Parts: sequence; C-alpha cells; structure tokens
Amino acid sequence: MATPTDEGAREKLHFIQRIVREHNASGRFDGRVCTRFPPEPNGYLHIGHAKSICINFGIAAEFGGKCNLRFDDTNPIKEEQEFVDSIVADVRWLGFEPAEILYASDYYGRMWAWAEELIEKGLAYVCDLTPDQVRETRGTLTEPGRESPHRNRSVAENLDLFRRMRSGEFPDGSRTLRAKIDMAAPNLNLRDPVMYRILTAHHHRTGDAWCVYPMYDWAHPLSDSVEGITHSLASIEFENHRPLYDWFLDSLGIYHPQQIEFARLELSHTLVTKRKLRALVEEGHVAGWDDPRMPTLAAMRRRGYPPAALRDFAARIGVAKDENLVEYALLEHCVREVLNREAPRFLGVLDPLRVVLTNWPEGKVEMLPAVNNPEDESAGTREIPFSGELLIEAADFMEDPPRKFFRLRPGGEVRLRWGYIIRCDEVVKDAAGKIVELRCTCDLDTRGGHAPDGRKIKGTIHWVSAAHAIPATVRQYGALFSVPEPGRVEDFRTVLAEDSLVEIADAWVEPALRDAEPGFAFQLERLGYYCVDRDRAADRLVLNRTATLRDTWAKIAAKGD
RNA sequence: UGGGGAGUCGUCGAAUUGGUAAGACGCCUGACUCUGGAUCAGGAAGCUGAAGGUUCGAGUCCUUCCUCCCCAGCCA
Repeated sequence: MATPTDEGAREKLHFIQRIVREHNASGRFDGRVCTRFPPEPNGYLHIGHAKSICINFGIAAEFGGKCNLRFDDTNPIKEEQEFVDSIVADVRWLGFEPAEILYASDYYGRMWAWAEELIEKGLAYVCDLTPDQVRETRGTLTEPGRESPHRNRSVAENLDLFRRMRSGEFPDGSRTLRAKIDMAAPNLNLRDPVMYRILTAHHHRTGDAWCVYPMYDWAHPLSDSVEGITHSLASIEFENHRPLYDWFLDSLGIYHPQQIEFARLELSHTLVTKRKLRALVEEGHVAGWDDPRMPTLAAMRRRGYPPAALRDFAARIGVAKDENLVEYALLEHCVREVLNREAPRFLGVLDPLRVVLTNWPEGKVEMLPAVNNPEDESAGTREIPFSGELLIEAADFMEDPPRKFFRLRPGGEVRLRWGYIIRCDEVVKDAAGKIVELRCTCDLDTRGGHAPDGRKIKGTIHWVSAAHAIPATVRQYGALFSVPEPGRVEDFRTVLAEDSLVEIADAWVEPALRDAEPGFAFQLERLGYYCVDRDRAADRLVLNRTATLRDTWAKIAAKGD
C-alpha cells in the first residue's frame, strides 16, 4: 500500500483518501479498510446516494478492502421490504456488489446486551418523561437542559424497568432508555440522548419479536463496530453526532471505527431530499418513484442513463466538506459521453412533414446501408428502406430561412442521411396556409449521399420512408424544476417546470426499431439519445428521451432573433 | 448572541503543504465533418469572503471581522 511519502504524494487525493492513507501508514487499522453504505429502507435511492455509494465502494476497492451494504432498519414504522429490494437492485445496477448484505436489525440482540452493560456501568437509565417533557427539559441552543427526575435510579431498578419495557408491559412512548451524559453539553446530541423507545410495530425483518427499537445514534456505531468497519463515512449533518458515536463505543470499550463526514450532493434543478421526492410522488406531480424526471436511480435507469455515466459523474464532482450545488449539465455531459461512444444510431422523425419525390420510380423501394455507430466500427451497418414518399422533420424546412440555415428551402438542396440529395421544387399548403407537403426532385446519381460532380451539400437531414416507418410515442423530458435551487424556494411546488414532460404521439422511426426491448438505448440522429420505455406495447413503441444532442444551430438561431 | 462545519473562475474543485492560483463542466472563437453530433485547436473567466499583520515571498501562518450550512425527533 502506498504511503504519504512515496511517489503517490503528488497525486490529487481527496481528504478521505488522505486520511485512509495516513491510517494505513500508521497502522491504525492494521492496513485494513472496510466501509459500508448504510441506507434506511424507507424510500428509493437517488443521485445523492449514488455519490455515497461510489465513495464507500470506491474507497474499499482502492485500498483492497471491502464494503458492506447495511440497512439501517431501526424504525419499523417507516421501513418496508419493497425499499430494501429496490435498494439492493439499485446498488447492483450502479455496478457494485456488496461484500455482505446486512441489517442493523441483525444486531438487536447484541445491542440489547450492550445496553444492559451501559446500565450496569451507571451510564444509562430508564426515563419516564413523555416526549413533550423531554423536549421541555432539553434546554435550548443557548440554555442548558434540566436533568430528568429519573436520572439517578438504581442499576437494579433500571435493569428491571428496561426488561419490562421489552416485555410489552408499558405503552408506546411512555418510557425510554437514555444515555447519562451531560444535560448542559453545548452539543445538544449529548444531552442524555434516547437510546431506545417503545414502539409496538411490525418490523419487516424481525416481525413482532420486539416492541423496543434502538435509535440511530445508538445502533449505528454498534453496527459499525460489529462489522469491523474501519471508516464510517457519513454526510456532513452527522458531524455533530460524532462525539456521541465515540462516546458509546468508548463507554463500552469495544472496537472503534473512525467516522468521517463529507458534504452531500446538491444537484441543480432537482431535489435530493427523500421527504420532498416522496411528496412529488404522493401528490401526483410525477408518475412514480421511477418517473424519468425524478433524480432517483430507478428513474435514471428508466430514462436511459448508463450506470457508467453516474460513476463518472461521482468521480468528477469530487469529495469535500463544503456545500456544493453541482450543475445538472455536468451529469448530462457524463451521460452523453458514454452514450456517444456506445449507442447505436437510428433515424426517426418527431414532427413529420411529407416529402414526395416526383421523379422517383413508382413503387420502387431501395434498401440503403447505414453505419450504426461512427464511434464504433464493430457496431456494423444496417439497411434502411427508401422510397418516393418520405417524412422529414418539419423544422428542417423553412420557406424563408435566415442566413446560415443549411437545411431544405424552396429551390435548395439538402442531403438525406445515408440517402440521396434532393431539391425542393414546390411547397404545398392547405387552406389555412399551413405547409403540408414538399414536392422534391431526387438526384438519382447521389445514392448514399455522394454527389458525383463533387458539389458541396452543406446540410444533411434525417428522414424515414412513410410507408415503412413505424409509429412511436416519444416522451421528451426536461428539467423537473424551472429554477436551479428548488430546495431553497418556500414551496417547491410553485417552481415545478410546466414542460418537464412533452409527449409526442405522432413520431415515426425506422423499422429496425420495431422489436426493440425496454431499456434499449440508442441515438436518434440529430435529435438525441433515447431508450425504449417499459410502457411499450406489442403494437406501440414508447420512447424516453434520455438527453438531447448538443444543438449548435439552436444557439445560432436564438441569437439571430 | 451555545456548539460544530465551510468560504478559491458562472458551477464543481486542485495547489508538492509559505514560493508566486491546475483541471473539469458551462460559455465564446475557429478548424473539420454525409449527425449544425462527435473530434481538434484556441479564448474569456478567480488577484483565493473582508481588513490588518508576519515574511524577500501567503490561498496556505497570526489577528479581527463578515457570510453561509448543521444541531433543540421517542427520524435517519
């Protein structure tokens, strides 16, 4: 393993990597590295969790250690098996295999024994105060709290009461086990924190075996200790809890991991708060936890984001302690980078405009070869049917175009991708003046798009053969919120973007896409990256737009106005 | 106004730890191009929250101040 003094000293390491190196160098954990990702199974994982997962599994892999997936399942009221299943699936999808999948609830027995040990040491007591009374006696940020009248019960009485709490003798909320620390501590977490509360609830794993459940602050350090975790990586809001983490472990005199806190990720134009995401789902602002507009991993998977892009994103945003708001554009960049390299290309038209080739032989259909992926020769080629009646993108024709518009115009020429060069001879309009058809001449000598006379054709547009194209419903997704920091607005519901989902029912794609399976990711040339949604039916293709392509023309056009 | 954290280009984020402010995304130019994609080349953009101080020299050390975040769940 590298030490801080060797060549590696010049590498750019983040502060956690540095700490681990120092520990390895000093032998604090005998060169061992063991981390854990500890989600509570009360919701779906989001992009913020992906950062944590990548850091925890990444540190373990980097130092030849291991990383566990441990469910922090200490609150049966909020937790469900559905969430543990989705979390396991999401972690694996992201590309990580836990050394072990464990549950804090696996340690309930040991935790109980340790609690009795603390009582015997005079460091914990059963308190009969109600929740309201506990709050009233806790003090405030500037005033110390008052000691509970039950603080000095005898060990025997505490033990007796504690065991009776477990046997179901007392009603919910009537008693708690509290650590006897310091009601005047400036750190509120040290003012005799609750270790156990009485909760008559069915637990998704332990069933009805318990009616007392441990609090996070008590359960977490013990779970870490049991598993031999070396570096307990937590988000910054747990920094205030570290003294308590240390106090429990030191009071018990058991193996003591090092807790290290890092800043959680904030992503622009979205929310990474479970509570608010739940509200979006429950209030129907989105179609579910995996609605492709959501920042959950399930949604990103459905949207077509490759897991490799998320890992790359996590690596690029870095690890530090200051608050940060990462621009969504960086995530999109990572997504495009992977997809550009891997996604096969196809042609499809979202807003069709009919083109009739007046000189094309009646009824003739030609199969034209097309390259599947210019970034990957091994992706091979396919054939696309070409005929005398085509559909092109309405935006690729302008009757009176501005300067620098090099697509189709009256009397102008344009190349059909992988096809022929055509010239627009006539614009057909309906009674309302709307353009409904273009009558064009096809230069029959330009098959494949090459002009034998060497003339330059600046524009190339996408198309499909009207008779062969298959219909598709396309869901175009954009940012869920119209402002960069919806989390800072009084009510995030007021800044929900109205056009975050635009469904196009009349899109047409080339026939090669007919049998594409849900999840299949590809590029619709000149439009963006798409994937087949699980909503697709045998007779109806449903596509999700994963991301757009960079659109230089849009910028030019916008400036022109 | 108690305690704990944090302040470096628009956004992230480095700086061998006192030695003369990386890189990435975004933005702007240009080249190239059968995706106005991709790629390539170049550019603008921070005097490092502020003010003092130490020093030949400070983002790095000292002092004072300012701003932001977290904590008063029997949530995690």
